[in-house]
Amino acid sequence: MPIKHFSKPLRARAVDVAAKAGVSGAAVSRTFRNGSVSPHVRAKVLAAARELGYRPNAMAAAVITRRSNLVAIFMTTNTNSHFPEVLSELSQAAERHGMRVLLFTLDDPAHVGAVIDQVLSYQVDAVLSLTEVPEPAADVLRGVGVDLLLYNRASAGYAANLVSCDHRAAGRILGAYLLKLGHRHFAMIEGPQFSVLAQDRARGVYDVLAEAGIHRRDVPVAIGDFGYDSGRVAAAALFAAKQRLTALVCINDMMAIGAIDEAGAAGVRVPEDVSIAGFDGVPASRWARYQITTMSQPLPQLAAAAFDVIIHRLADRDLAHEMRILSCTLVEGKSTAAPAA
Amino acid sequence: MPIKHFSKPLRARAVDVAAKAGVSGAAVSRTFRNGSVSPHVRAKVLAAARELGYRPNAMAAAVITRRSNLVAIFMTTNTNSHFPEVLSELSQAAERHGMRVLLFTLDDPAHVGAVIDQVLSYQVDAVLSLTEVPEPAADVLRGVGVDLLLYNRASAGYAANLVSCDHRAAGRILGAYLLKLGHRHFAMIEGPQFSVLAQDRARGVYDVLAEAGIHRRDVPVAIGDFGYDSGRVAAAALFAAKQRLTALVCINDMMAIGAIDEAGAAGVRVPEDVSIAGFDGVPASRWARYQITTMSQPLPQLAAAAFDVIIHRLADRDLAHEMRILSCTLVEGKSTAAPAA
DNA sequence: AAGATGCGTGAAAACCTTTTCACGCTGAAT
DNA sequence: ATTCAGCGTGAAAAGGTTTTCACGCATCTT
Repeated sequence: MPIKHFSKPLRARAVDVAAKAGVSGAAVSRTFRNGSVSPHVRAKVLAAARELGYRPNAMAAAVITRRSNLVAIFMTTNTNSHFPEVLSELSQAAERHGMRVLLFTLDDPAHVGAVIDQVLSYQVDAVLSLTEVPEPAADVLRGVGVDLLLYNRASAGYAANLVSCDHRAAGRILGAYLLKLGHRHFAMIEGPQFSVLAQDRARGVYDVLAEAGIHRRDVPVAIGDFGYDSGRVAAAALFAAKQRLTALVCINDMMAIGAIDEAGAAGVRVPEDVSIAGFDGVPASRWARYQITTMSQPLPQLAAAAFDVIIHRLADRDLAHEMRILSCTLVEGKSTAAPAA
Repeated sequence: MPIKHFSKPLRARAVDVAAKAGVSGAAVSRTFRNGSVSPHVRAKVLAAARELGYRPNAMAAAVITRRSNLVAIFMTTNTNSHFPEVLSELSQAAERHGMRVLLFTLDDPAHVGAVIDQVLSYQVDAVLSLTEVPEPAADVLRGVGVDLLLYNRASAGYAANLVSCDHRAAGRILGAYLLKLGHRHFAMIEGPQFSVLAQDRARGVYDVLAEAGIHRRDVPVAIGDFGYDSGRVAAAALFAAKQRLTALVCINDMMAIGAIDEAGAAGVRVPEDVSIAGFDGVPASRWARYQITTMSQPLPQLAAAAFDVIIHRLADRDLAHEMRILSCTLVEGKSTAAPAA
C-alpha cells in the first residue's frame, strides 16, 4: 500500500464528496464541469462539497483531459514600456476565458531550450509571447502542436499567430496629423534596426510624408534604443544640427520623453519651437509635464483579441494561422502645435 | 476502451521511452528525477527520450507527488512602481529553485474567493502576494496548509510570512541624510492612511527629526495617493503655504517626480530652493531630468529571499512564520543639496 | 399497448506518472 | 562457507480525476 503518510492536511477528493452526497464520482465530476445532472443531485453534491471544502484538482483533470487551461506567457526583463498594464490585462482576459497564466522569463538565449522543456512539461495549451521567440523554439512548439501567439510584435520570419497593432498605419496617422498642423521640417528618432515594429512605424511616417512631397532624405534621423537616455542623446544630436526642424517624431514615448527633457535643457521650447510626438501611450506620456501627442495602443482590446484567438484555435484545431491587427488612436497632447510662422 | 481519438499529435509517455530503451517505467522516472540508476540504464533512457522527444508530464507528476512546483503570485492592476523588475526577478528566482510562477490578478474584492478556488485547484505549493490579501482568503490558505508570503508589504494583521524592506529604517536614513545636509525646515508628502508601508516610512523620518529636535507638528504635511498627479497637487499646496521649506520628503518616487515637476512650474528651483527626496528607486528616478535622491530597494535580494523562505518552509513543514527584512540603500541624486544660507 | 427516444446515473477503464516492495545480485563481514 | 548489507531493477499499486458505456426509467409516437 504505497504512498501513505502525508504531511499536508489532506484535501477532500471527488470520491469523498460522492460518498458524503450518496452519489457516484461521475456525478461530482459532472456537477463541477456543468455536465447534465439533475438539480436534485447537483444540490446534494454542492452541499457535500461545501461541507468538505472540496475543490476539483486541476492537475488530475489536466492529465486526463489533455487540457491544462494554462497559457504560458513569455516576457523579458528588459521589458516593453507598459508592462504592468499588459500583464494585468492578459491575466484578467485569461481568467475570463477560464484560463490561467504561467509566466516565463526568456532572457538568456542559451537557456531557452530549458524553458521550452518546462513549458511543455506543464502541458500548456498555448504560448503567448511578448518577446522574440527563436525559430528553433517555435519549431519545437509547432512540432508538439502547441499554438504560439506573437503579441504586439511585427510578425516573425516564420508562420505564427499574431495579435498586434497596425504600427505602419499609426505612423501614417501621426505623420498626417503633423502635416495638417502645417509642419514641413521633420526629424526622426528611430528604433534599433532589428525592431520590425520600429521600422513599421517609421515606414508609415515616411509614406505619408512622401505623399506630401517630403523626401525621406530630407528628414534627419537619429537612432535610439527605446530608452529615455537614448532619446536625450538622439535629440541633442538633432537639435545641434544646422537643419531647420519643427517636428520631431520619436518612434516610442520613452524616447520622446527624453527628447522633451533634452529640449528643456537645450533651451528649445516645446511645442513653440519644435513639436515632439511619440508612440505607445505609456502612463508617463500623460504626466502633466509631458502630455505627449502619441499614438496610443488599445491594450484591453489587444488582450481580449489574444485570448479570442487562443480559444478559437483551441476549439478548432488545425486552423490556418490567424492574425488580428488593431488600430492605434491619436492622443492629442500639448507637445505638438502648428509651427511658428 | 474510452478516450481514443486524440486531435493533438500525441506525445511520448514514460512507458514509451521505457519500451524503446528496454527498461521499466520506473527506470525512466528515476532517470529524470535523479534517482539512483546505473549509468548504463540512464544512458539508454536518455537516448530513447531524446529520440522520442519525451518530456515528463508535470501534471501527472504533481498528482502523485502532491507537489506542483507552482507558486501563485498575486498582483493588482493598479500596481506598485517597479513592476516589471519585480516580476522578472521573481520569475527568475522561481526558475532557479525549480519552480514556476502562476499569475493572478487580485483586483476585484468580490472575486477573490473565485481566485483562491483556482489557486487551490492548481495545487500551488505557496502563494506570494504583492498586494493585500483579505484575511478570510488568508484563512482559507492556512486551512489547507498552503503558505502565504507577503512580499514587500508591512505585515498584515494576521500571521503570515513576510519578506520586505525595513521601511522605517529607510525613513530614518533619508531623514538623517537631509539633516546632515543642514536642513531644518521640512515638509512631507505622505501616502494614504491605509498604507502601512507609507506610514512606516513617515514614522522613520519623524523619529530622526524628533531626535534632532524638530517636532512633528512643525512639519507641514500633504497626503497623496502614490501617483504622479497627487504629487503635483500636494507639492503645490505645500509651496503655496507661507511656512519656510527647504526639504520636501515624498513617501514614494512617483510623487517626488510630480513634486519636482510642480516645482518647475511654480518657479521653485530644485535643489537650490528646496531639496526633494523620495523612496523606491524606480527607473524614472534615474532619468537625467530628475536624478532623485531616493531610498532604493534591493529588488534581486528581495526575490531571492522570498524563494529562500518558500523553499525552506516547503522542506520543513510547520515551521513558525518567517520574516526577512532587508535594508534599503540611499542613492544620492541631484534633487537634494545643502539649504541656502 | 408496443416500440422508439431521451435523459440521468453509476461502474469501471483510462490518463501518466511516482513510489513501494520484493528480488536477485555482488562484495564484505563473520 | 555462510550471513548480511547494499544496490539497481521491475511489477504493480496509487494518485484524483474524466469519460465511456450500458442500464433503467419516463415520455412520446403510432
